[in-house]
Amino acid sequence: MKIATYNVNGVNGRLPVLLRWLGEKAPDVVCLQELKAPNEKFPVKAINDAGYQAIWHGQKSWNGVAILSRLGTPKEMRRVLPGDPEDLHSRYIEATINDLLVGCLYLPNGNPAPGPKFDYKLNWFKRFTEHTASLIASGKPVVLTGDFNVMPTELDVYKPERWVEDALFRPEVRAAFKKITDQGWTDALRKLHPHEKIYTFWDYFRNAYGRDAGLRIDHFLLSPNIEKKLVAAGVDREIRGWEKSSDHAPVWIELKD
DNA sequence: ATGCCGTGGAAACCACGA
Repeated sequence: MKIATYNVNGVNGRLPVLLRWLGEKAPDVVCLQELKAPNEKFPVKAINDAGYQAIWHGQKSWNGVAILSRLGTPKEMRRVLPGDPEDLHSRYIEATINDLLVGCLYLPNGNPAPGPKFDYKLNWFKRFTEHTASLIASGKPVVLTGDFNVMPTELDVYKPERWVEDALFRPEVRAAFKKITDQGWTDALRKLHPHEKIYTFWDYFRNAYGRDAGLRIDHFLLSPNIEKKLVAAGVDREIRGWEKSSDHAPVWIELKD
């Protein structure tokens, strides 16, 4: 089973690229972030025609997450992260596909830091950490994937010294990510490629992609009971070079059945 | 060090992203 995550940066503006990528790689399950579209403008017909069933939680202009599957319709478990009824951002959706629980997340960016946006990020992280603990306790097989907006280590940044004050790399944020992996979650890309430079995002400007000035911020976390099923993981980085690309590239893992 | 690019929505600029 191949599972992918892709921050599309606008699902309608990105539709030709998304459909071409789906056609070429045919992942079984896909988590999308930054739909930037309200629920009624999600391109469900085009996605169905491409062979995928979908659930989504949109929002006008910002955020928005979706889970696509060509193994049957995802069974929605929740569409908000618990812990704050006043948080109206569409940043989390969770479904079961066959026996696997898949959580799709778009963690807040948090800049500028310090400030209210950074506080929101840390608070979201705290709520997420409580939820991930409950998922471990449930004993279910779980994959959590999406745009975490965190570079976990210096290996994940093209120039770490430039990012130490940034909300994606500040010590508090790296510690928050580590707190989750310390619960027993496996960072799938790092597990299979412990020393490799791996990026999933390149800025649109300053020729960041051409210079390979990238960041690894899109991640897969595996619950302990499926860690041994991980057989491959990678980044479809060439998609970042396509015309009208997102600033993120798709990231994927393969689990044996 | 920097929103220099890109997206969406409203309005012909602005918010936001990482």
